[in-house]
Amino acid sequence: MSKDAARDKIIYAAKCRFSHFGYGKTTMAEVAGDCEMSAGNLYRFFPGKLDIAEAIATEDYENHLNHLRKIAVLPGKNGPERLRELLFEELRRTYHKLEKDPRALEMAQVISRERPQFANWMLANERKIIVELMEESERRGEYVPPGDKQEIAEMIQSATMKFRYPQLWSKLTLPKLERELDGVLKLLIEGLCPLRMAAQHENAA
Amino acid sequence: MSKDAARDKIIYAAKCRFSHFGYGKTTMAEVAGDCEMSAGNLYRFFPGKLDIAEAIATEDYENHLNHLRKIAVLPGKNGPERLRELLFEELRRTYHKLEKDPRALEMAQVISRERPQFANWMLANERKIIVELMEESERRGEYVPPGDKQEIAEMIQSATMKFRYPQLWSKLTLPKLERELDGVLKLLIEGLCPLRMAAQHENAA
DNA sequence: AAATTGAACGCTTTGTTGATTATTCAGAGA
DNA sequence: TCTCTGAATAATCAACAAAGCGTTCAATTT
Repeated sequence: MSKDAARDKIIYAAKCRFSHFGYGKTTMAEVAGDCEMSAGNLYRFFPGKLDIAEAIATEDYENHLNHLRKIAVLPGKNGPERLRELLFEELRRTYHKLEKDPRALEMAQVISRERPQFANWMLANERKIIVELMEESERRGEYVPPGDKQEIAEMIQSATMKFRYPQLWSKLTLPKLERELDGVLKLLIEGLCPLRMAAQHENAA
Repeated sequence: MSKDAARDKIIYAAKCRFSHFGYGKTTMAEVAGDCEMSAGNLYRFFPGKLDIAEAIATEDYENHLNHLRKIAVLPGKNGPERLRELLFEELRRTYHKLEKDPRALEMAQVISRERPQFANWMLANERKIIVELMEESERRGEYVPPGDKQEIAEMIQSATMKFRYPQLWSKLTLPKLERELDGVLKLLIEGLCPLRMAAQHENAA
């Protein structure tokens, strides 16, 4: 069996175990048994148990990222609308994922505790999408706030932090969270488009 | 001794103990001993140990609130500037308080875990100040965003959540946090004043 | 030589026990 | 009657032992 095939087999077995019994209640010996190999042999393919979890999370997250990338270039929508869709999709996905599946919550907690880098990596990926979204808006001649886009994206993420892993910080329900995110975005977006406002104001005058 | 005097005495003794040895390492018997009474008697004045901690936190926080109220009407500053001062003061105070004093961190953690209501109460108090700040700005003829001020204040708090108990959510240093808060506020404030921008734009044209 | 195993190691978790502590309350004292 | 005490109670915590698990590596198989 090729190295890649073995890795995939391990990831598949671990994914089954983790989602059935949880990360903590799954042993390396069990995963190895499912792959018809010894526990020790797993370490030829992964540095450790956490790295298997990380590989699973990465795979899952890449799918999500692709989904977000599509939203960021949704036809028939302008920049602010796309940003709104992006952040709402993010909120809904993580909410549902962590809400209905306690195993997913456990894995999220373990990974973000033991591998803080991972959360940074996710943030950086999404920031990149936001930057591209702004660049695309600029290309289409829409108003885009002046200044370093990277930095603006960072601030957007800071301001919407509360909605990224909602259930880690509050016990609010999804509808309440959506209302709040809506309000925050209204402030942010109008802030991001002062000239559009100005133009409307001029037209009215 | 009057009931109130006894309460004050208990609060004082507990404050000394808590800040010297921490909440967990202080026993009710010790606090009672400092007050020259029995442990059981403490329960005539407070429902429990946590309520003593809450009383101390409340007293301390009321001072802080008064300080914030002054900032919210700082002369020679307009609404956005006052809001900025308010939020920066909030960030600096909590950062320093929790940074240099592990006892304060312990008490903050205990109270916010066992008495989640308390954090809500603090948020509501600060929200009230923000609303008053906006009303004052309106009275002075400044631009104030349309809509329910209560709700706007809520959104401002959502967007600046990351800076409220900074060390519970990230390991960022104060300078980095200040830079981020500055960036977020730039977005928010410009969003809160589209007509001011519009006016500038018109003047330039 | 390369791949794989499984026993051995040390760390973390779990279970258990005993002691400490918050809280209660019957009764003593004012 | 009202205040207060201190012993009784129940919950929590700390310390320790045992078990389980992730990880390593010398030995074995391919």
